[in-house]
Amino acid sequence: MPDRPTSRDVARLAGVSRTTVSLVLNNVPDVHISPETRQRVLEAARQLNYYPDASARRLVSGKTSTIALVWHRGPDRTYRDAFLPGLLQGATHAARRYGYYVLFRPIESDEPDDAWVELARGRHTDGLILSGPRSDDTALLDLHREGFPLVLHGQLPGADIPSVDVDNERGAMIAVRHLLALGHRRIGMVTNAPLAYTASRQRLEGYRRALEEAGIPFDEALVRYGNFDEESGRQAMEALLALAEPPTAVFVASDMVAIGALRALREQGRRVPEDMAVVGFDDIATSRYLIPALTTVHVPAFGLGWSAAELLIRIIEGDTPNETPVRLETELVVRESCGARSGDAGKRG
Amino acid sequence: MPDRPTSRDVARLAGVSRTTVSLVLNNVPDVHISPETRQRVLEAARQLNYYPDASARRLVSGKTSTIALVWHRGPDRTYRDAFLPGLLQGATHAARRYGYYVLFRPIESDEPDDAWVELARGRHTDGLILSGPRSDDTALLDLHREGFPLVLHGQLPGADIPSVDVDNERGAMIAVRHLLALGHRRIGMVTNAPLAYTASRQRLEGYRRALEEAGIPFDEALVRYGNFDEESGRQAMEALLALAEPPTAVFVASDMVAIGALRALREQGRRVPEDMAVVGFDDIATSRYLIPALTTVHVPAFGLGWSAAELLIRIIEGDTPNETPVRLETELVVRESCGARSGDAGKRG
DNA sequence: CTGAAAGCGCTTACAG
DNA sequence: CTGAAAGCGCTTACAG
Repeated sequence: MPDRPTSRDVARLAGVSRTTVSLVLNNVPDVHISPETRQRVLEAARQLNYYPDASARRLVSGKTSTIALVWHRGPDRTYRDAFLPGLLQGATHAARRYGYYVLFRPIESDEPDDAWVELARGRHTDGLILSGPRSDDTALLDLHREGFPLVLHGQLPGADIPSVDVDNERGAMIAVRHLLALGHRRIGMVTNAPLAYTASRQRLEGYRRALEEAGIPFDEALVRYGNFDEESGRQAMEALLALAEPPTAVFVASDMVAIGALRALREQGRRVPEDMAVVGFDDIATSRYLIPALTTVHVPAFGLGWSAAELLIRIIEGDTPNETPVRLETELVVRESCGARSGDAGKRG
Repeated sequence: MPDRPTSRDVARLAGVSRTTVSLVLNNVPDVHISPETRQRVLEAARQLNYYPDASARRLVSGKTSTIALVWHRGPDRTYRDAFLPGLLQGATHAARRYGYYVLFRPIESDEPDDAWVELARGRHTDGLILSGPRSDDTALLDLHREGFPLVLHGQLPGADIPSVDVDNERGAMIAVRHLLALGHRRIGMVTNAPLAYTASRQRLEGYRRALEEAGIPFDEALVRYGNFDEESGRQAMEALLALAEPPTAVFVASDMVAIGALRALREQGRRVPEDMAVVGFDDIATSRYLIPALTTVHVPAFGLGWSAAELLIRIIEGDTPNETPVRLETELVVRESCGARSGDAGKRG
């Protein structure tokens, strides 16, 4: 790179001081500078192709104008990757509106869970979004206690850290109500993950409440536990099918797991939705292309990213919002796997 | 945030100068500092929970230790999003190895194509990866001429800017050779995009060359043009099926487009692979779950991100690599849509 | 082996 | 309305 022009060069060319250059270029309000001078500065900057040095600006302002998105990899790796484009683009979209940059920081499996704290402590960023918080992350709690701006994507029970997530319980209720409305009475469930995961517990609770609303007793025997992946869904569905009295419909709280469930059904020659109705959760990109196309609960990844970034930036800028935690609504996407489309729901049970 | 400790605080606590603190913490070689002093500094830093301020460091070093990934959105939006997680994680993986951070910068549709130049000119980053370069981007050429470190993901014919991409032509050859090996002689093609796109031209060329190798004349009538999306693939396949003498196999140079092609086949009651063999390109996440599962050419997104970041960092650090352009190999993923699995390829034609 | 001083390129009170 | 000076928090020649 040839020598970069500095504000001194611009000042010299425009015949003013560096102060004036800064005032003009930053459009500082309440300071009157003659239109001619202003024009001369602008012209000089343009002519020299001058852009203020970000590092100097950061140092003097004490702001990085950057937020970080910290991305944990875990057993739910593939599952979460499906949401990365949406989440990230939502976050960058909001960030841009407010003049912030976005640093992407995945925590890889060979790193300690709190490898990201250096970003905060070293002032690489003004705040951060932590996607997939670990409950044993004490560095996280320390930082929050010290007032470092933080927003979680997901939930950390017990900590009062601002967070953004989907309303899992309501999402599950919507899914199960849909099956109920289609006439099903014997509805099974496969969770998205072990119950150690908050989202998993919430989705199960939604299932339970929807049944309760309909006056159907909760039956433990109809619940199986998924573990993020296809194979766990396959096994869960096989177990359900092996029941003396299998359900006529199943709510699978994860599309990825539902893919496995659909496979188990296919392998056993059961037709979907005729022999078994299935509703998923997440609305990953693949779901619309499955055969039958999967009816599922849409999770607004872009909106989550957007909300997280916006909330974070408001915290950074001193606004202390109290509508936390933010819970975005889900939406049922009716496709073919539930039978609502064909008008031919399995009405047994 | 409470007052952050500075190097002065550490120096004071350890009873040394700030120089010594810097020397110790940065592990500057060839400077002998007594083990006791070193220990005292380290202890003081630990005790104060001191992390050097990144902004100050950037300013004094003239380095940001950051690379940016610029992500263009275009008509190929959905298509490209499928590769974002892999590309980004590959890039961050390589960046971390070399001590760099990654800034993610999507260019949204309401922004000028060169909205990213400010990142470079304002010294927000030491270099950048441009994914989806536009050939009319003169700012790009200017920056490259000035010596700003740049790596393209994709290709820009005519410009000698370092780039990383997949070997599209070979990938297409692999796909078509596979169909030839299965006994097909009348093989159609649907491109991934209009021929204005370099990758599209290259994949078509690979198709043509594979046929040539086999002594089969190229027949323009068997080629249709896709446009990134499902619908374009559906129409292309319908056109192919409407031919007086339709092909027995089709190479669709994009999985997304192939999804549409499969749908057209299904709608017309044709069985895949029995009535028509199909091979795709890209290996997007969805392809393995299609019915039949799509045989396709795998594009190593993670490897592309990794290579791009590594090449960029080597350029930043003064290494002028000459193995550019980098072309990664693809790999055929044989699944069900081509008939190789069932041993029952359509052998007519 | 260690310290005082200069300087990275800005912005921002503070004088004029 | 404009300019000289201080300072952000580091690192790095340069003396001692």
